[in-house]
Amino acid sequence: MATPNRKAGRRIRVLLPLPLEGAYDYRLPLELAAGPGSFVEVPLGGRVSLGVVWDDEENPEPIAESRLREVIAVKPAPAMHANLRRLVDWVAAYTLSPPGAVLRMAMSSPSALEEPAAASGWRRVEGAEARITPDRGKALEALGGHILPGTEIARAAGVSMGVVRGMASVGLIEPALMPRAAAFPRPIPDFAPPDLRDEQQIAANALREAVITRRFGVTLLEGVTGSGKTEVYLDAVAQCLREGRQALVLLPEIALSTQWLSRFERRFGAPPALWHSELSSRTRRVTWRAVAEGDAPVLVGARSALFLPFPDLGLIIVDEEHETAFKQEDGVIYHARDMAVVRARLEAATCVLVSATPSLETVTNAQAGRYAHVTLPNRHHGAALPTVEALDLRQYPPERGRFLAPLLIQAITETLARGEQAMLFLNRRGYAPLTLCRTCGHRLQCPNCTAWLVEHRAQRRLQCHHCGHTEPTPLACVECGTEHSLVPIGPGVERIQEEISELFPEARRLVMASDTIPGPAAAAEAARRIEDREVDLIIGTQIVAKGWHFPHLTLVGVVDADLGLAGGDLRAGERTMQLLHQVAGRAGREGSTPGKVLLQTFSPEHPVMMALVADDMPGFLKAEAAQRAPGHWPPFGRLAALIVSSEDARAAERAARDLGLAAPTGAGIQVLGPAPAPLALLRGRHRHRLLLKAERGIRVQPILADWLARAQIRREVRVQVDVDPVGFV
DNA sequence: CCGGCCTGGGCG
DNA sequence: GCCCAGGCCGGC
Repeated sequence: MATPNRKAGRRIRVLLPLPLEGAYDYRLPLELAAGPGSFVEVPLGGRVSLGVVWDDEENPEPIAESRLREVIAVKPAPAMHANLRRLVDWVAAYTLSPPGAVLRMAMSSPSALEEPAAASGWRRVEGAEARITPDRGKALEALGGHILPGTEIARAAGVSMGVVRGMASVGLIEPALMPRAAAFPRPIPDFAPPDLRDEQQIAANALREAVITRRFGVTLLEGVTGSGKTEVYLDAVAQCLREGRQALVLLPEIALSTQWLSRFERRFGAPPALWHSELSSRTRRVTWRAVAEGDAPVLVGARSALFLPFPDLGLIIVDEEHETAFKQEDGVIYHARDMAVVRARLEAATCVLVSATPSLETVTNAQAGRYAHVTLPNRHHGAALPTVEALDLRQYPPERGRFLAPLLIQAITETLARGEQAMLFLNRRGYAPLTLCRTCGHRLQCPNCTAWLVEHRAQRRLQCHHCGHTEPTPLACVECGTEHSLVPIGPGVERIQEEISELFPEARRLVMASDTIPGPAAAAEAARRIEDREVDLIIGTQIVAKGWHFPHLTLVGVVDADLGLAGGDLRAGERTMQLLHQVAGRAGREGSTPGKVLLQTFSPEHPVMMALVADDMPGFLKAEAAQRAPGHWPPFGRLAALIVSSEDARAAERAARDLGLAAPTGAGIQVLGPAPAPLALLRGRHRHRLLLKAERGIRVQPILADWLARAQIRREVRVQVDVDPVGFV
């Protein structure tokens, strides 16, 4: 029905935040001004969608002129920079995700695109002629020469809103827009810089130099636990602020980082902007906008912060770079550490990867000279690194039905007697990881997953830690009906807490697990209680391994150091090493008393235990590298996993088999599988895995794209592509 | 015979 | 992501 003369305007490409193959063509009417990066509203089917004007590349299959629809509006928001558009394209190509799915991560706050409403207030009209009652006089005095909201005037003058409204109607005051307050105060680079030790100063200078160049570069900042890495990289943040550029700090668990945040505020006199999934929609909107307008000089966030619209990003810090929390496991599957390096390159920014236990990937890059490498080999305040001992459970077993060996109990007794704190680490929530029937041998399993149900005794429930299924703990066996026959097998932190309460009834205990420390407030309170010595014994899961600083903690007991080594995961040893090293690093952080770490293990001769005891991480990584290199395992080759899943077991199996038959062949590549995934059933979906292994230098993306195109996959079957998988889940 | 739900394709 | 068309089952 459209008349031909209305069809004026040029053709543009718009990327929509939807899992579509590419950008769509639209016509930009003459009366609208938009260029690459502009946020626009466009019609899509019967709806209106928000999108971003993408770059003027040739559309491989241009759409007929007659099918073009018109851009409805251009949003009054800062355009998405070319750097961020290139990041979206890059991540999409690398992860084999639709670019629109990646764009969605960069548009996580669509409401931020509206023109921020300037708050309105009232201003005095000079020389207005109207009767000034006593109330009106008070109100005018309160207002003075300012612009204030009506409610504020009434409150300050102690009069009713009726008085204010009356003044407006007689022309004593007039509406005015208030200047928009800066959402985030500027951190001050020289607010309270700490005295850096010599080795810290040398490291800080290296990072400063890197920031000043305003060129892309990656530095590995490696320092033992308690060496003051944070102070060093905050110095780089300060330099970035002096340069007038923005800084981004990625933390693996932002909800547990209250100690970090207060440290930042003490150092810079202002808090950083925050970005994580639990932000309210309002805070999200304000933060997104402030980042886009350059009003958030420093932002601290979870991995999703990588896709925020920084106009001039000068520095990206990835703290605890070895953490697997940086790997996004659903939707667009990406590793935030690796994408941080990519973004830094696109922004001509410095990237700093920070860890006491860097990943073999990063160490290899540093050794090859691709990354600069600065180290902090010593602890603060002359504190010594803790001594680590393996406690051989075959030789010194716990009492029957107990989990703590007498030597560990003795060490706790001595620590408490000295008035110091002790920590027990067990990376397992709940009371017992397995419940079985003594009579018939039945094991209580999750109906949706290949996993045992974990008893949570405090709630009297069984829980699946993979899908969230929970049910009341049954009194009788669900299989044979025998009562009082179900027995807990193995310990979780709750059970260790119970054992501790029997052994040390006087000791004040605190259990730290994701279910007892649900958020930042709880984390802050737990940290305060420990720092203020309201707690003698901490029993915790991996959340105690994070960067806490507990000055009075001198003993760490690892209840089951072998946990995590089982299974065929390529990185099981490396990850266990990193986790246990981090936990061990909580001990003896204050100069006066050296820390002690006891590892309960059945295999003290395992390379992980040997390396921890000898404090020989370089040796361990060297041995790992020697094992992985010949078979071209990462980082000496590439992996990509295909996870085939379906609610229908046979459909999943058939699709996996078909993919196996269509597997690519060629020099330097190898396909392993299909095989049932380690979690063969997860959230009700049956899963199979295939693994593509390629020698270094072979690009896996074209191989994967070709492979998937050749295999016919029905929609009920989902195939997830995971380039550079980190866990064999 | 109609209407429900499910599935898969298209949306520019 | 969501809408809609088209196919198969249930209801009186």
